[in-house]
Amino acid sequence: MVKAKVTETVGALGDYLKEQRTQSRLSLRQLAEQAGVSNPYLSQIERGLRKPSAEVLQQIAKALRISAEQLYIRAGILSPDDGVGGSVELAVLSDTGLTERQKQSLLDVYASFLALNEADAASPPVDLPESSSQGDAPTDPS
Amino acid sequence: MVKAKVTETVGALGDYLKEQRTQSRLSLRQLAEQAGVSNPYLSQIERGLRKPSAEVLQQIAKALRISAEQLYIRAGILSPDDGVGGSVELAVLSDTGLTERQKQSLLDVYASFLALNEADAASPPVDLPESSSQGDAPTDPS
DNA sequence: GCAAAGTGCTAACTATTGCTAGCACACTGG
DNA sequence: CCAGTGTGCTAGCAATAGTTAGCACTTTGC
Repeated sequence: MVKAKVTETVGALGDYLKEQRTQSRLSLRQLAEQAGVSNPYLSQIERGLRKPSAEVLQQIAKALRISAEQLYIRAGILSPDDGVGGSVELAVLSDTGLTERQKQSLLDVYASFLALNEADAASPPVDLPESSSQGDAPTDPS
Repeated sequence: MVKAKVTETVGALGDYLKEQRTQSRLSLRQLAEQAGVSNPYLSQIERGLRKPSAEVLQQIAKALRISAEQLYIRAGILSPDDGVGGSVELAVLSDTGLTERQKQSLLDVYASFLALNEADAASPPVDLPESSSQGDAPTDPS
């Protein structure tokens, strides 16, 4: 019995969700409870029969201690590079564990890295061990 | 259920959305087009009459060049600190504009900042973001 | 052996999303 | 003055998200 494959995206999302849930040793009902949805519904989401709303997805992600953004990416709804340009910026700025000054210097380093890579794009890099720029397939190293 | 609170949060989301849209000099129809939804629907979302699905919200966020996570936070649906602990980590790791080595060093700096603040939490805080700024050079990631 | 409680799933229903068609208003230029 | 186009909004409908009730199966323990 192959899955119905309603849409690719939701199927992938369901798979990833189930993977995360079982990895967290949570039963369907437990996660459903934590996420504030009914168990049948969560079941249907995992099997790709339903697409959760924004709020539900957020609740699930929270219960699983993962980022909703990451959930999107892993589910193939959002491609990693196509994501928001300032994703790192936003994450840093909204981090409550950093002082404003620390945020600033962290973003400075980040920006310098990006500028560096931009320059490398013009002239080929000489000592970089990995060429993980745009262009190669997203072989997920996680 | 959680329904009671929803009505407020959706309103906040709509406000924030509209704020971002007007700031981007986009008309309702333009944004709707880019997000792949109908204009009346986007209108209703902005006025808090409808709650967008995960996919729609993602599309809107993408069109506005903002993070969906950030959208949640700013809309008050997700509190900043209550978010995933590794939000910065995830953002950095999924950034395709950085090499693996750069990601690592960036996260090293980040971790050291967090450790530093952790230590400050125990002993009296000497690092006030605004007042005690002159003289010290705490940010030296060379 | 079998109640009790756990697992996930099906079915039927209600509530909500997200659509198309079309209205009212403001601004342009012919 | 009024066709043409822009803005956002309302009405009504089709699709589906999310619900409660309940089934079949497995494990626990009395």
